[in-house]
Amino acid sequence: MYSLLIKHLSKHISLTNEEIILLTTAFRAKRLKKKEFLLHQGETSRQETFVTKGCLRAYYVNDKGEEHIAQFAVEDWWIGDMYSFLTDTPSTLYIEALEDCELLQIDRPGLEELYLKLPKMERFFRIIIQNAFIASQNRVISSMSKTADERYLDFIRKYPNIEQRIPQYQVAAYLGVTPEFLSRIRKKFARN
Amino acid sequence: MYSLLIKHLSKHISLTNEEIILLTTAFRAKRLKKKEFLLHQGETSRQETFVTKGCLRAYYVNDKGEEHIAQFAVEDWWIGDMYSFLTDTPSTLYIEALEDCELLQIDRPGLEELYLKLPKMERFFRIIIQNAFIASQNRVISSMSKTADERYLDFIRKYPNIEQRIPQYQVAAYLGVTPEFLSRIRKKFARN
DNA sequence: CGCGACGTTGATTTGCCTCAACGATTGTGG
DNA sequence: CCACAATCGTTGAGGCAAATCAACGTCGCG
Repeated sequence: MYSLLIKHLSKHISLTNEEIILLTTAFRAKRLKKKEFLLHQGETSRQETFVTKGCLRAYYVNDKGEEHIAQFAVEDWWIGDMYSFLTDTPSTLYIEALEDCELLQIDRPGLEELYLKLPKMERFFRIIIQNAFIASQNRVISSMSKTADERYLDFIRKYPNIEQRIPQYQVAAYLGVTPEFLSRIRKKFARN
Repeated sequence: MYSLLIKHLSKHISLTNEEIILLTTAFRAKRLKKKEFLLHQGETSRQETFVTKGCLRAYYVNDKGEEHIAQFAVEDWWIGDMYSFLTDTPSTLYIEALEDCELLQIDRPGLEELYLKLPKMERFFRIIIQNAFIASQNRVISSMSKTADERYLDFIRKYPNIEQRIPQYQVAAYLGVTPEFLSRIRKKFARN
């Protein structure tokens, strides 16, 4: 389980054997069955989570009861409510397993300790968050300036393998359209 | 000019006098007149920019010629195209001064040198980018799950002072609606 | 088998856009 | 300092993309 995390970290920073040992003690393994929750709206998020197996979604339920998906995560991705985690406030998100999952988690004290013992982890998380920020900004632009058709094509281009793993109405909730409308979009493209 | 930057940095990390001197040599001052550009679409962004005076916008022009505003920045904010800056690729954004501006800029070599000499800057930028990421994620959720009315109210609540400084059609471009439609929204709320 | 979850299809409605016209304000050159 | 243009906001009429509501088909599974 830890080898994927180490491989992931090594893409951005170099690690000695001692540092690898330090890391594996900082993260705790956790399993989650399909439909179980990692986090409920209203709870404070105590961990940041790295996915070694499976698939999850982070979603938001507004006051009309509509679900909107902030993020999917599969192997080699991070998931969590960073705002809740960092500010120690109740989360606005639910995080749910869409498949049986294997996860590695670190809590706030563990992370602060890691930053102290291994300052290069500051660099690592800066890079990870930079990438997340860039992706999020692209999504803002694309949700404003593109039609649902274009956003759907972007989605399957960007996550070619995810579409087979998750129900269509959740793709719709990610794209910000109704399931009915996504169905019509797919039908239109299927004719070509 | 530099005092605002130092004050800004000191909110997140502590600095000695020597470190302050190091910082002031790393950043270069720049002035920009209203309607001048900090960056054009297609150029590679060579600097990250801190605003000490004035107001700017970062916007994207899609293939239909529509402008969409990714970000406004006023005093005490950062602005730039982080993706272009970090990956050394042509920017998809324009950045334009909406008022006469005073700026402090750092380029890529300067930043890497700063990270080496002053590792706590890794921490600082991690925190800054974290906040930017959280704000961006909120915007994704809000652009999907809220009506234009609600997004407008969010905007004036979040940036109460900015609305007086920028033309209304640019607020519209930020919210993702037409100027005409924003005018109708405002009219509706003015009646109450 | 029968039930619930999921996807599809059709009819209707609505939020927002488009286009066009028209004041109000700002700015600028003669 | 005025005249004219440009910029910006407002209003109306009509149109379209996507939502809503309702019905129905299909599949997996207890």
